[in-house]
Amino acid sequence: MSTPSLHDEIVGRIRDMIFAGEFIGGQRVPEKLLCQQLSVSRTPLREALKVLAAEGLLTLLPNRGARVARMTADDVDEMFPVMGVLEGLAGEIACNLITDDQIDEIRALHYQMAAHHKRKELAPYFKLNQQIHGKIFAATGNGTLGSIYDSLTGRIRLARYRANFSYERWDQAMAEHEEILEALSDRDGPRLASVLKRHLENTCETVKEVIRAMDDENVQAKGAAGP
Amino acid sequence: MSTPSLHDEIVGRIRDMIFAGEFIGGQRVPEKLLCQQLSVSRTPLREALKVLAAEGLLTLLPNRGARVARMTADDVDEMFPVMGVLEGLAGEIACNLITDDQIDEIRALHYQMAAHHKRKELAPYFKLNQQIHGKIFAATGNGTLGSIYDSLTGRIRLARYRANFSYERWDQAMAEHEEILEALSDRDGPRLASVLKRHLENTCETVKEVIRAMDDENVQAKGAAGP
DNA sequence: TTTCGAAATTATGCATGCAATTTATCTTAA
DNA sequence: TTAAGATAAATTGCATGCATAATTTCGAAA
Repeated sequence: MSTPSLHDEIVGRIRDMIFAGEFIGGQRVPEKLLCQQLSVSRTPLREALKVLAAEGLLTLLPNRGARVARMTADDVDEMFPVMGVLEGLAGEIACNLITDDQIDEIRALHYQMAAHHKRKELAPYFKLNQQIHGKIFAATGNGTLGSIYDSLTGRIRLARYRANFSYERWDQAMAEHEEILEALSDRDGPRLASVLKRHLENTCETVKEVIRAMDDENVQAKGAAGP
Repeated sequence: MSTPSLHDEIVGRIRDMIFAGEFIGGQRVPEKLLCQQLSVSRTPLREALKVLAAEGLLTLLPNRGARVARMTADDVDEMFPVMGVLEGLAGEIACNLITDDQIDEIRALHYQMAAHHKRKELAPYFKLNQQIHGKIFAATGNGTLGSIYDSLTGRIRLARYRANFSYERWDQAMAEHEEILEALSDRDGPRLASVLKRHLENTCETVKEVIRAMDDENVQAKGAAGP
């Protein structure tokens, strides 16, 4: 059963490329180039682009190609309260349902992450961070909740990898993660929801700083080109 | 400015067809038929199908065509808490931001809806119901919140139009809407969140009943064909 | 040298065609 | 008559081609 269906695979590969920061900066992504890189024809590629646009990762301008979606600080401000209630919900459900084994798994990831934090290794830190949040959502057993959260996280991630990034915020985030693990171990739903929200606020502020930094760069690069 | 881009239009039209209950029952939807009905070629149509599948309205089986997504009672159970926190959030934000004019608009829709309820006119009732909830989300000024909610509502709506539907639940829903309007007029965020949640619970129960009824029908129709 | 405009190039949107898989039909045997 | 297999029809997936819109390049004038 199942031929893996080419366009689905393409969706995944392009998504990974976007997350890896391949074509950031809102620049145009020519179909032909992608076709060559992925060794596929334009038809399945274009289908994949449509899907990624529906996911909010790409912006499709009619007759003018695809660009990586441009996140603004306002977008983040919109996403923040939504992610807040989703994380709060996930935290509460997870505290009710999570097994000891699952907590142990998260604890293991947490200590790995702490090690990377200590060594200031940003990329693996982010990866583990994301895995931990993913495990919390997985523990809810609610796939709908998880996939909505993933979609929002994906859009946020567009900005995240561009560092320019204050170390004190990072330390704060790490401290919050300690508290997340505690609340989870104690299965203290309200406390988990509260610290997740605080943590998210920190994350969003960081992302907004990154966005502003990127915008400043762009303005500098382009000059003040009037209409 | 802008050619409206054919595939986008197709997405909209197919979405409307799905909501209108055109090809329900999980039956296969041949591309050729849709091409003829919409007078378009297969390429933009297939792009539209991919998008609708990403939205969760269609299920695409490789080499086996598209079907309207099949909602299960479990799916609704997953969606319920998510929609709950989203509505709660929307209610709180709306109470802080909504203008008197916006409340008046909702009040007008509400009375129209009440009239249709009295006359037991289901379809226009649903339409106004949906508009009211939409206005509440619009009042938040948070487009992200609104579109996530819309997407979930759209999936729920797949089941909704199949009536088989208890009148007492309907009366209850109408009573809840009275309270929604009151809480909104008083700008009482917590109360609004609470009644919205109760209302949603009612809605979801109704939907689940409909789903079960549909499943029973299908079982009857197909017979108990064991493997 | 700079700026405006037109031709040439390139990219996108859509239609069509072909191979592969699936579904329906027909044949044949129990 | 039913069941299983083989063949035919239809449908899906992908590649390619053509028309249209956008971008770049080139040239001319200020």
